[in-house]
Amino acid sequence: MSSAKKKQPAAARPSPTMADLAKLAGVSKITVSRALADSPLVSPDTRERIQALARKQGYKLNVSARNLRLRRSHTVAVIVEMQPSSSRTMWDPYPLSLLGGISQELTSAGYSVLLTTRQGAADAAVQAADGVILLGQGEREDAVRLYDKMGLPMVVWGARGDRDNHIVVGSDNRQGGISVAERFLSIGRRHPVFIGNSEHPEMAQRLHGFVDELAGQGIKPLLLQRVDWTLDSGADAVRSLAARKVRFDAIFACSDLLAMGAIRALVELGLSVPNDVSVVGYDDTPLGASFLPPLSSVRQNWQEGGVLLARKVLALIQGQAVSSQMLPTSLIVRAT
Amino acid sequence: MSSAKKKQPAAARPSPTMADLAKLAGVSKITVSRALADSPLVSPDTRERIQALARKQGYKLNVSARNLRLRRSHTVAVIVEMQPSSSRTMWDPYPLSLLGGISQELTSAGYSVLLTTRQGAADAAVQAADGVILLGQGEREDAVRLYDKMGLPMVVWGARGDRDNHIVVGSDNRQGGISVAERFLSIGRRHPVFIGNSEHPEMAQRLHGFVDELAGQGIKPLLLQRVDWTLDSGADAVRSLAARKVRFDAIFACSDLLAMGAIRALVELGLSVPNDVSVVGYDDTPLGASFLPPLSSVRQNWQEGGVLLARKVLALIQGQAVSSQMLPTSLIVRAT
DNA sequence: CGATATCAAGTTATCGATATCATTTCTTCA
DNA sequence: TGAAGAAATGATATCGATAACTTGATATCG
Repeated sequence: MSSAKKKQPAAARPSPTMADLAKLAGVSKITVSRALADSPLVSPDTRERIQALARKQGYKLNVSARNLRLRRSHTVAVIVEMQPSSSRTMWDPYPLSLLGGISQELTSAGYSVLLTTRQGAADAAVQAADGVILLGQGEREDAVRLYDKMGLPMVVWGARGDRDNHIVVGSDNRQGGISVAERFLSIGRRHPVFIGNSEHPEMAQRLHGFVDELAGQGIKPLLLQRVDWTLDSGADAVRSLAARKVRFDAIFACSDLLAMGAIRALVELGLSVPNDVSVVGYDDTPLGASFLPPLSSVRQNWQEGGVLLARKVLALIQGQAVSSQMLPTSLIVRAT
Repeated sequence: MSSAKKKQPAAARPSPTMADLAKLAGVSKITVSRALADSPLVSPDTRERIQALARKQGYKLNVSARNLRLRRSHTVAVIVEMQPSSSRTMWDPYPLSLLGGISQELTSAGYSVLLTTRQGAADAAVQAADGVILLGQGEREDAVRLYDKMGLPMVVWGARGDRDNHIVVGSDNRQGGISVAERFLSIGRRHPVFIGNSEHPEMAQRLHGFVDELAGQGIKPLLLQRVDWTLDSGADAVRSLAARKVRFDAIFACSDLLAMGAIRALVELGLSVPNDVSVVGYDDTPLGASFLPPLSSVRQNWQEGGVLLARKVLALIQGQAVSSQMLPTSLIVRAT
């Protein structure tokens, strides 16, 4: 092997390897490895010398090589489920807040975040991860199972189904519903309405909490099914109430948009908020807060949820026992 | 769950390697490799046989090993710049739309997305990527340079600075400003106001387009500096105008929130929108669209922007020549 | 003073996949 | 019939980092 390498003089220097550093420093590869890992097995002397050399030479660790040797990737896959055609999910601010928390926690633990939005596509890449975080609408059990059988440590965001055998982190939707019911009762409302989609697991739990709490006072709320969570949908809901000449004095809407739409319709109908009708939304979005009148809403702390998701996967990866957890919500009372 | 791990029986079967498959099939490793890669170098016979075997055995490619051998990671790092303390960026819907487009395009090209939100932290991981996409507020030149000198193919989202020597994809902010000016001129407005932050590169370009177009008709708009892009900030801006008894008949606000705030203040002041004052926002958010009155706004197609970002990095990675590109915007005229 | 720790560093093997260069078998045509 | 060529498969080396074991030198102790 004479000059098989080095086709040209200084042709492209693609960053040195540990072997290169070793040659330069007159030591063996393993010593370089140890020095860069701050191992106590090398003298402080050489450690410092080699680290300086590495800096000067612009050494970059080859992650693939390390991952191969250590049989782990130091990577967590985050899968954002999306409805195929509608990009609705992507517009919601909350997955992004979750992502923020996740990313923050994982990177500070030395892990990287592998983002996947498409269902089956990146399978190979996902399998290379040490763990999985699944962010979805909580609607697709099949998706959960699909990733489940990859056998990786996995944590799911959403509502906790009773028979689920995987770890779930989510907002305590039931408690959210309860707190709204308590509020309505405390201000003497007797004819509450619920606007939302009871097919949706998270919303269903809000509904259950709401209904159960009210049942304690012998009150049974009216349920208005709404599939869309838009402003218009909320307005329509209220108009339909008026058309049916239903008596109501409080509205619990499952999203701030629904709530704002409801308020708009109420105003159109000449009703006063909150004098005639109390309205509470969900998510405590910045927009709801600066709506006129400022919207009361149930707040979930997504950033924190993301952090928690990340911590749980990391714990799972380290083989620790982990349990599902619901994050508390808080009712922010504003003008409505 | 009794034996959580099953250490005993078949001593953990962590998915077979190519060598395992080779032994089972009675061929050599390389033949397995070729068969799984659909190489024409193996007979259709054995190819089919080996692929079936792989499926049955649940074979999973070891990405690290392949990356090591091929000296590439098939990964693109997406860096979302965030202001340290404020999580404002993360609340904006637009980076997520970009992410959606990016993710979609990259995964369908067989690449994975490595998400990073923190500045220097994940350096090692980022360096392992084949390319970088930088999503920022466009405010931090230093950050760009930092990643620039990693020497990776890089594409930046934002406004194109003239002296920039890196590839930029962004919305054509200048054209956005021009289209608003044209609109105002066409409906006979003579005293326009601009609300936004001229320190911000993207907004500055909107301003320039706006100003230049108006200058053609000898009109010079009033500039209202606003650092925050909130609803309140927009309202304050209009109130300050009124306090100074300035004459104005049109407002170009650099975000929908600013615009909505402005409209609210106008209504408070007893002014009619759009009779007394025309208002145009920016971003065409769903909220602006269902605002009362529905907001006119400049729309940018972020999904597409993400796709374009992804395509450009991929092209760079493949060594092709690539140029910066601005995406057209469109003025959506609604009630205001 | 000989035996055993202690310390710093080196050797070798390995993670799993693939490029390069053989090797074997079978065609095909002069 | 034999040589050249194609087709299918294999042997080996390699990517870069690190674990497990070894070596040599110095220090410590009964």
